[in-house]
Amino acid sequence: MKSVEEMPGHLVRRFQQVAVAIFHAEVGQAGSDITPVQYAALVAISTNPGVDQVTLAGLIAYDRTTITGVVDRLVHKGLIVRNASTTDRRARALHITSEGQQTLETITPAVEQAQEIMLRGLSEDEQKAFMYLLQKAIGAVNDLSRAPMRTPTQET
Amino acid sequence: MKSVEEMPGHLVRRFQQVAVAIFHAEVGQAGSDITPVQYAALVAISTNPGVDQVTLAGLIAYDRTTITGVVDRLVHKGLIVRNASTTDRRARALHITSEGQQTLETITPAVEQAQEIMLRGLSEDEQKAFMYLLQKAIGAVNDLSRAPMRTPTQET
DNA sequence: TGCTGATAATCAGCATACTGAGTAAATACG
DNA sequence: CGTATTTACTCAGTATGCTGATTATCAGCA
Repeated sequence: MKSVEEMPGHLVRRFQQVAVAIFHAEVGQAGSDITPVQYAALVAISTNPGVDQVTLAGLIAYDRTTITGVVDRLVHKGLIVRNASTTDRRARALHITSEGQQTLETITPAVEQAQEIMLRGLSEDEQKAFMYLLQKAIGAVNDLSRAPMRTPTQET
Repeated sequence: MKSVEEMPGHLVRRFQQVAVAIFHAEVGQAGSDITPVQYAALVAISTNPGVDQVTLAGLIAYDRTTITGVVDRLVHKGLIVRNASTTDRRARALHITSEGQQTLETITPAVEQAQEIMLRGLSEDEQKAFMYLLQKAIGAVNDLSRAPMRTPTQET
């Protein structure tokens, strides 16, 4: 039997664990308690004003049931607003608030700093190779989870 | 601002998400509802009979508070037993049961199959490179999380 | 138009992960 | 020996992520 240290699944879990810890440390130092998940959602809402929750979920590959809680917390923090859609009464249109935009600008340098720390063990070339391989590997299995990534251009 | 798709943190979260889904699909097909976390713990207990929970946590880089629940569920499923340590009354000695060993043997092929599926987008050489870079990157940041990996040989 | 199936959001329930606090027991040290 | 510190475990609380069910609404079609 192979050791778990040789299994990609275990290593990825481990790396993700460290990545989240680094994110919290850096963003916390910048004075915010935003989580990695909340940050990705905030960026996506900022870039796609008025997006509904299902589309938002597809943009950042979250499960639809997870989005509900994430959006709740962002609304509670005053960083976004959730209104009924004018065209579809089932859907909610999400918009970032000025406070949300402010938060985004404040913490983005810390977030990018965190990304560098995560990869500090790799050289420039190795970092590029790692990112390439990671994207390639994910691309080949994207449809195997309940929450696949869906870009707007990718009209089914 | 960089897109989240260019951030290693986001990509790793995404890959981990898919990896867990693949694990559940393969192991489920083999007739078990063991989770990735429970599998790693079961392997570690099988390899280190009588291990206590803190040491177990270090072996697979879990947080000490997470281990409590994982061990609870493995005990409840009858795959391991948790006894008071004979040498330290604070500690619990963990042992795998014959049923646990049986489960391990049954699902290990499915687990290894899952690892192959995760990397199906990469060539042989790319898979090797990816694993190397992943291990190297993790090694450089291991101590930045609350639950660092601690091998028995690594006497602080 | 009216019914059927699909869709958006939510909720209940379970399993990680973490922070921080508390209890019991072991160890260190004067 | 006795106290101070450390250690092993557990618990409360919060935030992902998932499965599966439910509700409200929309869209397609006879």
